[in-house]
Amino acid sequence: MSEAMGLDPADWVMWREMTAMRAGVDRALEHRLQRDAGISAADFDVLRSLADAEGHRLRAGALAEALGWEKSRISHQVRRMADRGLVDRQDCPTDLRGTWVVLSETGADAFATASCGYVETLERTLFSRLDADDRAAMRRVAAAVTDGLLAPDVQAFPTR
Amino acid sequence: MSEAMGLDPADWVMWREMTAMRAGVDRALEHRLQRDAGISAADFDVLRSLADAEGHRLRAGALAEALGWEKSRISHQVRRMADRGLVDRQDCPTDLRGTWVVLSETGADAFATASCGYVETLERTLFSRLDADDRAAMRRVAAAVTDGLLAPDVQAFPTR
DNA sequence: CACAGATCCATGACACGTCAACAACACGGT
DNA sequence: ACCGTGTTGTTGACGTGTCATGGATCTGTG
Repeated sequence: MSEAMGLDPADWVMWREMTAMRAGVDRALEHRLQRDAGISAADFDVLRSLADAEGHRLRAGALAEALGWEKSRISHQVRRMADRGLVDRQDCPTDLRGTWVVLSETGADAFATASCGYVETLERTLFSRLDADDRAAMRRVAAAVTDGLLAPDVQAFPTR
Repeated sequence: MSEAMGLDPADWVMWREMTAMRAGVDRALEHRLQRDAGISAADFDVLRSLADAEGHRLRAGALAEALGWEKSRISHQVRRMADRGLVDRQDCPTDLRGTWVVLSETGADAFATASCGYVETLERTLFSRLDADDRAAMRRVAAAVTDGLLAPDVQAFPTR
């Protein structure tokens, strides 16, 4: 596989290293959040979005867009978080289809508790390992790739 | 959140961009594999490991180590793949606890079908966006971070 | 006003990953 | 041979993500 299919072996190694990096950092964050505040990374992302939002509340659709998630994922996630008291759900008065997702006091506490360890873990596993040049390069790479993702999956051939 | 907790805003942006990059590339790969060969990224990783292995077979533990997965994950994954005929399971004669995971003909076919689109998607979404400097920087970053991951979660303070 | 299509979200079924517990086996020393 | 310990892999429970589907509501057009 490495040398087959016209892919530069060095690129292949790079891809595996990228995968390992992301897996490691994600795992560290997950464990830390779980231990500090008993929440998952997905929980934390939702709490952060709500904490950043005006009035600590977002429409479900806006939340989905902010996180780049599917709407059904938001729905499941918010239901589970509401069951645990991390968020509240309120019907939207102006659009009866809509739902407001509101940060609860419990959720705000959990977020405050978790944030510190989250940043610390990120600092320890990621940033502390990178100098200014590394960071600049990393941002260049990430920006270039995400830009390209807007052009969707053309030229794909269905084999079955 | 962005400016709070002593994290450089630029670092924060970098982290979000990294997350978006990985999510986008992963998503593109998943969809492509599903469409081309009806398999998931996890399936593909297993098939690739087996295809690379001597005799197209690996012990479950070796597979777990090669992929950096938990043993139970391997067990579940292999069971599902065996149900679909992508791999075969054989008892190990020399160590009766052990299990050989063997690439089946169906699995080899699926891997061959999938590989091309996989590499092509990776090329399109990732490598085509990066010049030689970017790739070198990316490898430097990934290596530095994964190195740091070996030192486990010290200095963590339980907040609850 | 009536209706067709779009939008917003919820739900159920299914695949997946993690954790804790467990069973079977290997291997060392005595 | 025996016993304790570590290894190998499986299983079940649980939380999670995706997909397909459906119900409710809004909006624009005739």
